[in-house]
Amino acid sequence: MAGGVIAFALEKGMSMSGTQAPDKGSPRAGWKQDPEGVRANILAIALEEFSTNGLSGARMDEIAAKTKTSKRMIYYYFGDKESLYLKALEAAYRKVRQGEEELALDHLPPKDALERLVEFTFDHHRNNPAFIRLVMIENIHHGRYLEQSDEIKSLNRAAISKIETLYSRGVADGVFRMGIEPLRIHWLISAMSFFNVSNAMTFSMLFGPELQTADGQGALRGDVREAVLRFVAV
Amino acid sequence: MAGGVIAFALEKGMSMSGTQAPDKGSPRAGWKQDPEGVRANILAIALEEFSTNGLSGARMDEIAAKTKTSKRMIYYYFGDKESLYLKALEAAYRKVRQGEEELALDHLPPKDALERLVEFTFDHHRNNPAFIRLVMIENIHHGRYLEQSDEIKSLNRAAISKIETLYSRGVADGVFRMGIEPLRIHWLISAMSFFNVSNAMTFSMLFGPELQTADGQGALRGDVREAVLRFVAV
DNA sequence: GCCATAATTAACCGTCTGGTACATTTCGCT
DNA sequence: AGCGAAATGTACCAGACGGTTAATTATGGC
Repeated sequence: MAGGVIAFALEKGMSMSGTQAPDKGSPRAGWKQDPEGVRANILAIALEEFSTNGLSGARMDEIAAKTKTSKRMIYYYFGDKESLYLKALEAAYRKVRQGEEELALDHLPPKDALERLVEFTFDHHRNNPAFIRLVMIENIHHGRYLEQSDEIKSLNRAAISKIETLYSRGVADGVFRMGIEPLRIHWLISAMSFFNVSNAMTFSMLFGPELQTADGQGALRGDVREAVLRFVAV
Repeated sequence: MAGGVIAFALEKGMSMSGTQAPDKGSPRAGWKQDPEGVRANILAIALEEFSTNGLSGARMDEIAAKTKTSKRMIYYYFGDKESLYLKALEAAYRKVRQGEEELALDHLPPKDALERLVEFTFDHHRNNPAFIRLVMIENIHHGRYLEQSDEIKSLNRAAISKIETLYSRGVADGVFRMGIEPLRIHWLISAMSFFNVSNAMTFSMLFGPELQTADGQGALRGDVREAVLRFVAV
């Protein structure tokens, strides 16, 4: 990628290719052509399509149709379908991890911090179903594409070290029991938060939709917090 | 999930279509033609292929090639691709749920029973990755096919009632706290056991393979048991 | 032995789909 | 203005893929 200062507007709002645009944030403002905007637009649509239909299920023609540009441009910028998928996956990870960085835990007491981390993660996953689905898809492909992205791997170690400091503080304070690897705490939080979104459809299909209601989600959110806090308690 | 010589026995007893087979369980033993065997063979291969490649990723020609029979036969018995997928999904569920019924919990004290249920579920999921993958795929398709199967839905309510009696006993004995819906306990156990298999690839890709080693899995198994027991403890 | 039906074979087909060839326009620069 | 490079539009293609046509063989009951 190495695109430099690209404003990565994955969402709808992005630089327009109108006659002129006096905005400052957009690079090359005023241009009739807007390559970076086109790239971003393609990525956003691709993310949506791959997330909905899977890698082999997504159709390049369909992606192209939903884009502001043409199929030709997709190949021009991304080469082929798999590369596009990989770029979309990377973009999704970047966007999500970026959201996670806003979370400040160091000023809170360990238990409160952990509580907040759990609830944040739960909500965060819930609010990013497209990302969750992409990860599911990636798992079905045995992580073959994630493997190719050096960029993504580095992003994730940070999440662990965040827990590491938090947990150490808790142990020092005597409120957390010793001997748990931070990675396993992360695993625990992830497992429940992820499953809640990833398996929502089959679960509610098999056992009824009650856990997907506002009340149900509230209860699960509380359960996850409770389970994690009790897990680390002395 | 050894992919070698197929002995899957998905349906009623199947038999080889060799020159002759003097087995007793097999219907129409000694026949040159063996329709049920062919059906079962197709289903077994289809399950494997769909589980590996997804619904749109799986190729009918590939399935046919791996079968003892021809593509024509697949359409003869199953109609089209989606129907075959549905039947494979049903067969997978049937096989898995069947294994679950062997678990006897009523004679154990509540805590031991729950412990055993958790460990059983954890192991069971771990030992049925193809099934897990099919469920993932089904979730990506929004449960569209699971929805069509009345058969599967009925199978699953049993799992809940098993927990229900177990939990009630625990509450009566004063070892479990009150006010938890059995469904949420099932959710908790499922979430962790499922995630452990479903997200194994991406997780170990991002955070290292240590949780997938024998030791790592042992630790996680203990964690899940611990988390559930602590969750329901008074 | 004969027949209706189930099971099976092999070649074939129309369309969908990822990917391209080639001509054309737009842009930054001088 | 004019030039080389980047960006784009149009039309197209070769192969893959789900599904089928039509003819053939096996099977069990009578």
